[in-house]
Amino acid sequence: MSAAEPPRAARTKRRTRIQQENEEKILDSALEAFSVHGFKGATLDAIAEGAGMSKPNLLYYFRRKEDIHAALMEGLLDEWLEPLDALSAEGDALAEIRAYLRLKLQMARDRPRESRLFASEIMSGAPRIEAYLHGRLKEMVAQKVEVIRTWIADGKIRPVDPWHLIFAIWSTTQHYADFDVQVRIVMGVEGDGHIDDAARFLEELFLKGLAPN
Amino acid sequence: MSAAEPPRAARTKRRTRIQQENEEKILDSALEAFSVHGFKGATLDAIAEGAGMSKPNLLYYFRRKEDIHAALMEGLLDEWLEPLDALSAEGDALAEIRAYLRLKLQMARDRPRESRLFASEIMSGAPRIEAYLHGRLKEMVAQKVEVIRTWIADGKIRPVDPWHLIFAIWSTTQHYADFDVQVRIVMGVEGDGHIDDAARFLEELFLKGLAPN
DNA sequence: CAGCGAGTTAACCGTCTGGTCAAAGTTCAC
DNA sequence: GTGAACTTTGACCAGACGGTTAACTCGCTG
Repeated sequence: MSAAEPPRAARTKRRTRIQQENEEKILDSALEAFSVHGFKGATLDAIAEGAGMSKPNLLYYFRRKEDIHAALMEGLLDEWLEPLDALSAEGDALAEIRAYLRLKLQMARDRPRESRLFASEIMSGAPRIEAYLHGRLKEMVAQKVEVIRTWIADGKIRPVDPWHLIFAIWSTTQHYADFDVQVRIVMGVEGDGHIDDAARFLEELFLKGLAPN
Repeated sequence: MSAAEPPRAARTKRRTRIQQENEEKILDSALEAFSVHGFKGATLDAIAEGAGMSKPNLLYYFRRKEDIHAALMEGLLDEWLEPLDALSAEGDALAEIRAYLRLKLQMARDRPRESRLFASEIMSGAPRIEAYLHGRLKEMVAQKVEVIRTWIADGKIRPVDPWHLIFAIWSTTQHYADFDVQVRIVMGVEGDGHIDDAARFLEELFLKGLAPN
């Protein structure tokens, strides 16, 4: 008979060992491809080759290019927002911000491809994650804006625009993932040591910049 | 006879009115395409359509896809670095930084496509502008790092890592171009007004963050 | 160790893609 | 107003692209 219906169809539970392994290989290869060339620029052939399998075999696990991208995003988005979620109104404002900076910087160092995947999607107009941006992301940011407003009201930090504070943290930290090539070339560095310097700089900038008079 | 040799060949001088107009249309359309889909993801068909001409006609002005991208980059790179070039050791440190922030933010607002084109190129590993990064860019940044060191030595600003100060300015300002979609969705805004708020926030963050004790 | 479903593949399809070519149309200086 | 240079186009090409099909092989369970 013909091949069984593709695994991703109904069940969310991984059914076999092989399936789990292959989906992992595919997603890893796709992450590489999408993060470098974007959705349009990445090809199934390249993803299949990177995953060490034939294109029809890849398409046995994910019926369409879009499905691979969606699976990648699904696995990434919530995880990407986790550090922000940790920002708590109860904690010490400056300490919370310092912790957030550190977490985001760690992620930029350890998972630059994920950061670039996200950036690439946003830069192309976010056609595939619009709903997420309008939903969970917007919601959570709005919530954290309130947290920051509380801190301001309590005199814990200088009265600044909370939205732009969040953007500033995002941009400065993600820069070390998204613009890694440029940072390395301009600084002439190779390892990861410059990230620690970045952490020190950013902590000082934000803590001094936000500390109340 | 057959078509004359393509115009871009030897002469740099624009020869005809039509040529100038068409090259402009092509570069504008290509800027749109490349900045959204990246080099690989953008297609000549789409660029030609955006420029209002047939693909062979487009290829009469630029023989290869690469040439269009190169022309775009050539026109962009130096201009993109101009604001940094303006940073002068003679000026007042904090005022110079404020002016730089404003300029970069203006560029993010007025020319977001250029910013995304550059970002997209970097994120894909900068294969087409590596030489520039290793050359003029690295050189100029090194020079400005020295300027910042002078300011620090003179006690004009707090002793911070100059490299990361530059990156922080780049990232925070370019964020409003590259992540425009996300910023708008999250904030729920439509016009350009939020950029002024960003300017106020960033000026305060950097000026308070860098001011000596 | 048989058999069934999971996994894999060669061959293929229509479309898109970057690019070529020769011929036709247009512009402009003389 | 004419001719040479400039511009535009339709037809075309080879290879890449996303995706399908049918038949094959493998791996696991009874």
